[in-house]
Amino acid sequence: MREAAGPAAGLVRLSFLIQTVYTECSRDCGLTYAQAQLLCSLTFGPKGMAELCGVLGVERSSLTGLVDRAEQRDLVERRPDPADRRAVRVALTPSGEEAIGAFHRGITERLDALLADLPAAERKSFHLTLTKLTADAPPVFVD
Amino acid sequence: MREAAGPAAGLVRLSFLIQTVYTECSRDCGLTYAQAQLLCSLTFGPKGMAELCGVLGVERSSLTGLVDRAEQRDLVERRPDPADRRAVRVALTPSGEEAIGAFHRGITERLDALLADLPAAERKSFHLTLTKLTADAPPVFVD
DNA sequence: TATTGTTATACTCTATAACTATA
DNA sequence: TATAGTTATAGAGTATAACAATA
Repeated sequence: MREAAGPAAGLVRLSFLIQTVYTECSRDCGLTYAQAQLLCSLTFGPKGMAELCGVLGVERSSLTGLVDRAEQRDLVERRPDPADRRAVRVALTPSGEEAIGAFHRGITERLDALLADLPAAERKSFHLTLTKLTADAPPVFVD
Repeated sequence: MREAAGPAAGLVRLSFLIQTVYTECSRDCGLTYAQAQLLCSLTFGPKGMAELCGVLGVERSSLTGLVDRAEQRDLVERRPDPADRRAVRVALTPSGEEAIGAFHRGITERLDALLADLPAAERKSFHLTLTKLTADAPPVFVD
């Protein structure tokens, strides 16, 4: 227990801050947190269930339910995989693209605002470090 | 859609990275994510339910269940508030202190390791920016 | 045999609304 | 009346284990 928070505590607290913004932006767009993640992962094209499990870090059975509910809300659709009759391709519907577009714009705006108070040089070096640290992270969010 | 991720995307991806580490460390200590948050919030002493709601960002009814389950696992206990017969004080049990201590050590170690690859100067300035950005964040994690 | 995905089941977490008890 | 907390209910998210269909 020190006066100032250490680097690890800073990371955790920043993370909670981002999660809060993420959750709020999701709700503003009529999405749950998990749905926003799912839709983000599909921004660049359809993916198979197994691949999505890896990106999102959930079990297959969990993903089945997640995709079920997103499909009921017309956010995504399951398509057959022409190359493998066992597999399905999960794709954004037009509604889903619209929702995730609005979400992406909203959260980008709010997070940019969070950084706006920093001096330009500090913001730049912070961004540089962020890029290094997240080099290997799954592409759950890209712009 | 650019070649490199912008600052907002960097923040989101870092956040997912931290959340993953947080969740894994929780499980290693026999805690759920929400339980680890709850116990962290009690590190510096007992708190009332209403105060905890503010820190954790959940509704009272949600907190009732969260505390119920943590109490069943002997992680926390409800104590009467001598100053207000309506209120309860939620406090860590010895088990809870032990669990959150182990969690705290584990996650600090893993996050410090994440930063260990950075040059010392960069690590220091990154930490400085983190501190600025999280100045107003609720004290869900401190060291 | 291995992989893809689903089903069955159980538990955690969350919110809204209605409620009790005390201030 | 307002505040502290609980109960009832419903839905989302998650995991484990067992399963079906295809590779």
